[in-house]
Amino acid sequence: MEDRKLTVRAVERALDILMCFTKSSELGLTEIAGLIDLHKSTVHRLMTTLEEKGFVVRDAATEKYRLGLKVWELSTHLSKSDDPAVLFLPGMERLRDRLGETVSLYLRDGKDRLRIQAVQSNQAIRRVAQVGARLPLYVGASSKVLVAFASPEDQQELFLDSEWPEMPDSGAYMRMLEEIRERGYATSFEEREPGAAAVAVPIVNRSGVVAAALSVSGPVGRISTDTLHEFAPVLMEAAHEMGLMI
Amino acid sequence: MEDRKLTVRAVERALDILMCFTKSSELGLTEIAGLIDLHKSTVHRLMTTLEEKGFVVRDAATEKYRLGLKVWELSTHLSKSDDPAVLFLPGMERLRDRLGETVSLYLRDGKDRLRIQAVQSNQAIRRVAQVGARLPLYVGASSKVLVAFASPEDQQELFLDSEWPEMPDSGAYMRMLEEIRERGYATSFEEREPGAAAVAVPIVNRSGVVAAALSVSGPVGRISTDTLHEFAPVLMEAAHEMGLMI
DNA sequence: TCCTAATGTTTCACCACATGAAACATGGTT
DNA sequence: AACCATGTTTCATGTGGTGAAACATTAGGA
Repeated sequence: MEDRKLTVRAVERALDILMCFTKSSELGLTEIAGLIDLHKSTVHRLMTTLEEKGFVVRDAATEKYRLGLKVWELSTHLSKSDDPAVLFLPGMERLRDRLGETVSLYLRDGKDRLRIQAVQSNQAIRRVAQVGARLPLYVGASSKVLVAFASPEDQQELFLDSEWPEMPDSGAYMRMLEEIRERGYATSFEEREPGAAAVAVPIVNRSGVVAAALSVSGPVGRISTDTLHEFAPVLMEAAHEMGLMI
Repeated sequence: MEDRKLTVRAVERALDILMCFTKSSELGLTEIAGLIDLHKSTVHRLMTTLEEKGFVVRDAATEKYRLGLKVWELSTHLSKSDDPAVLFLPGMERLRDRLGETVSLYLRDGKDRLRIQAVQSNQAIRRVAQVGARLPLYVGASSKVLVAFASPEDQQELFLDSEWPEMPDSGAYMRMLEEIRERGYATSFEEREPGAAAVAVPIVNRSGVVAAALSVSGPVGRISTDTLHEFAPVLMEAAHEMGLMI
């Protein structure tokens, strides 16, 4: 490797360990060692450190590790002022009340997207969206929006080292992205999740940068492709208003 | 030092850096270096690592660091099932409605206490309690409860390396703790915060361990010492119910 | 305008310290 | 008991983290 390392390996590993707890909330030592491919004893030392600092705790019963109080404490000190998750919540609730379906808000984070906020439909049969979920960028309406409106450099990087299902430079995919940019929204029909359909639009801030993707989704029994296209203008109007806030 | 170190220094430092963001939400490099007493370049390498992993981000405008998305993502994966902060919330709201004052929930964490939940009084003049705040263990009604019901070993450790304001083994303090254990609640009158008064009781789980402290607090204009003692039985009943849940 | 100070960044030689193999301990299962 | 799967500790090795110092960049002050 040519570029000199200006990061600290031990810290990288410790942070990787922490992120393992997004996969499972309770992990054993060897389990972690397997996940990040390190020797038991190395993981053990790192875990002792994390435990001593309160970032993980050992469950009294199972002897396994789980995330600790310090993680929670840190999260309370995240700057809330410009946080889209709280800023857009009222608008998302209005949208839910108007369309009657689950509304989600996504951020692009590296090669994934992150559901940072969701308000659930209150109909009996509904799509339940989990806040904090990390999802792939290659399927789903919101993914297509986030990719379509990403900068060309970001797109290149995404296509490069991501295990994209089909060749993105196959022309057809690029044409689809172009179409999304033109009409301003993307749809998906049983694309990531069987039985679910969605429309998504970008939220553009005043600098013209796409800050997030807003989507409405529900069960295919209630939502046809026609419905998706009917929802689109309503979503775009809401997204426009939200974009003015940041 | 006799006991061999079985922790990783670099990771300890990185975690210390993260915890600095509970003091201020925006920090510069030299600022951090000053806080944890390390060389600039060392902090710089650690920050690069934290940034690359998404645990901190640089504010585009100020060039300073703030907590990143990964912290938030982690926090959404904290196991909510047995979390007192969500478990006790309904009970705390009922208590607030009944007494009309701000209700807080505290956990002991090391040599401090942590406000992990709060429901605000809806009166015009009220005490506003910030969730996530780290407070000292040597003043306030909740502190006295947490100390009084701590195990003797924990108490020893607390008195030892904590900068306690007055000698705790001075007899008077110990007698006060004994009294709190006897009657089951503690009060404070403009003790930590001028103009504020509070009552606190322990929440005891079915194993007989004190899991948390529950307090009701408000402005001295509305709350006399008599009021505190009137509140106490109501609080104790609520705390008893909560204790049965865990 | 130049000078100074303060901040962030990179380089580098040293040797502390993180590392992983292996031995050890523990508890559960057959 | 013998086994296996966990977690824990020890220890020699040399990698990789460290901090001093040099460098870069910007802001302000005279």
